[in-house]
Amino acid sequence: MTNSTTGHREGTRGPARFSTTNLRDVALHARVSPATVSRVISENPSVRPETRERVLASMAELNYVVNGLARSMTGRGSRAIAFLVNNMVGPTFAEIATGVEESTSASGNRVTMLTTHGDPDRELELLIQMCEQRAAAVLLVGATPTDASFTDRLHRYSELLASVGAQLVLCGRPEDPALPDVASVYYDNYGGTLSSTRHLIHLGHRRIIFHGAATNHTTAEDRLRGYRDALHEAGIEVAEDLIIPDAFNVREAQERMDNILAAGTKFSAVVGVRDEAAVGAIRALRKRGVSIPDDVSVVGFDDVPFMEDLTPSLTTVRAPYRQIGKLAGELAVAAGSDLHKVLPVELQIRESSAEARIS
Amino acid sequence: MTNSTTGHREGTRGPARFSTTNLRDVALHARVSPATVSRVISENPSVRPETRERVLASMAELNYVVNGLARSMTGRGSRAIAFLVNNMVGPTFAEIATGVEESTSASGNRVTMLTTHGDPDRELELLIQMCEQRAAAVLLVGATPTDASFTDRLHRYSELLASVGAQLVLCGRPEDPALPDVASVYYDNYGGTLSSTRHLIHLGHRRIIFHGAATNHTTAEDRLRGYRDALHEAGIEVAEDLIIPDAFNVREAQERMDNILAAGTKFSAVVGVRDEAAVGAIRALRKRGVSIPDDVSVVGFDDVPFMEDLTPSLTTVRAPYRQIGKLAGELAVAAGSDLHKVLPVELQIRESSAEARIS
DNA sequence: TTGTATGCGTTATCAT
DNA sequence: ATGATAACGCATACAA
Repeated sequence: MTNSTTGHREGTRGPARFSTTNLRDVALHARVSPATVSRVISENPSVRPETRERVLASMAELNYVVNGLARSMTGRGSRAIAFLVNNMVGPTFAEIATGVEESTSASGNRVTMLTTHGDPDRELELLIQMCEQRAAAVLLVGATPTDASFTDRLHRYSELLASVGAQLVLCGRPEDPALPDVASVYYDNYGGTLSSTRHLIHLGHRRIIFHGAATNHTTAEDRLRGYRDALHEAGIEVAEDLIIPDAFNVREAQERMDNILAAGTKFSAVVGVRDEAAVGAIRALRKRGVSIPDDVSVVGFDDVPFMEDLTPSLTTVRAPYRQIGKLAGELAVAAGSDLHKVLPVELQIRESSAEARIS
Repeated sequence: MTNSTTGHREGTRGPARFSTTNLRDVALHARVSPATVSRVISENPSVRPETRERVLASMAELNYVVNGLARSMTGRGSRAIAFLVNNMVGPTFAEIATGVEESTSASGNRVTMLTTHGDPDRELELLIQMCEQRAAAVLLVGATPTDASFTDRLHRYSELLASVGAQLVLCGRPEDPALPDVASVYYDNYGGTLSSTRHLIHLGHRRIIFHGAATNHTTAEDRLRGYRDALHEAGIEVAEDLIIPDAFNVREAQERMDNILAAGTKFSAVVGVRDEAAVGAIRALRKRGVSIPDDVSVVGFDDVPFMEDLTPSLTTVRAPYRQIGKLAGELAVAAGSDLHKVLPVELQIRESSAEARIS
């Protein structure tokens, strides 16, 4: 525990040594050369058992712990996998993280969690930091802006990472056509709302609200597109006043829906861009005495925990977040031949969606 | 980008160099000494502006990125904070992680997420790995076993971490009397069920089920203790047949409650050890046509998202998970004078608990 | 089987 | 203001 400076420090130049015991200390204590200690650590068979025992004893006695950073410098160490996310909130995040950990921990990699809080400057800063740490890969997790400046940023990130041999993986974001070498794992957001909206149309609904539209994120854009196309193919005109923006979280969604009801807008169904949007809508509807699904049908997206415990249970789209993380992790540690994956989603039909009343 | 081996490699001994450009490459390119480049990087003022410009230009041209691992070897680099958790599931985990990130990222620390899956061997393995990485601190997050072997393990961990100068922080776990030097951030599990059970008693309930008892985790133990004491102080005898084990997740809790109902056990209220236990109970009760709260009152613990959106909304105990993480992070980067904190919880009274029927 | 020497990329010290 | 050099802790090629 105590670290008697072991006297092998002649000059005063260079950095001061750490207070931890190092390989040389062990070597001196076991009266062997540092190389032999190294061999014992790396389980090199060409060490006499007797010698190994003595070294192991010294290691134990001195509380020796290999310095992984020094080891990494020789290219031998384990590397980090950076998990860059806007915020660590929501169950989807935890699911993706679990998947990543699942596929990367086996190979001795560590997952470093970093939050950008939606700040591009911070994002770049963290990315550089992980380059400095010589991360094996950086995962950009979750929906990201679709503006041109993001592609520019991505281009810059890609170059930066390439210069230190790190893999860039987009996780929950589609392939960027301009950057085909950047790996990506996406899921079928478009198909999700396509099928949930089709489901509502099939039940006889015609005036369907899209709750939580946003034009600056891939996820929201694709989900809106699915909604639009479902209406189109059924020959229903898309009423722009039924496409409601700014309803991302529960509170916002509730407020927006309250305004819609106050304005007297007519509709018989709601497609929430996320479950949170659907729940917010339900809160507002219920407060006004609107019955679900008798008066209005509601569907969500994500199938976060407890959606089936609502009354009525929420019809929603389940995305394989765990699997997404797992695949992203696999691409991170060993990018294969196909760098781009898109996973299917599945409509979970429950009680919150029912046949439209004959109006 | 391409890395022409820069000729300064005379012997063939030692490790091969990385393919990344290093400080020496920059020095050669800018025709200065490595020391000068280092000075530019560390923004040492004693560099002629003209020289600095030349160096910066070379750095940009060669795509130079400092090697954080090498820097760490001199004691200058940022360190990691290990976040060891059983599983990255549940909203509580995300909240705690957010708090940790909040308080540690400012000082340039990175949070490394590691999952033990409840395996002690794996836990030790990961702990050693983080010692090797010279982590600044290791956070043991979430409820942990209360058996004696755990204290032994903790003792071992503590020694191991001390030998590399890392701080050990228990997060969501009480101080271990045998190890007062190990930092801890806990919250009032005991007080939570004490007040929720008192609340039920105050409403006239006498036969109250504790759903999800476990005797091997601090969290579960303390919550059960709060329940017991609330009954004691009200002069109500604790009926052991109302203390139901093995109802940790929703499915288990539902099955257990179903058995209880099938057996015809009489009770008018349920204290869930977690919200999941409460929700499982509600599912089973509802399937049998039992009305909540008219026939049976139900309370939970944690206040995970959407508990207020259930019908009826769930009475539960809110714990400040975010704050717990934040404090744990603070203890991790700079352990202050008081190493042990216990945060209060707050009862959220909603619709799932109501007056007992006169029986 | 073991020891010696050297290099990984950076920073700090001393000398100029 | 800049350069030469030694250290941080470990791993490996080569010699013995």
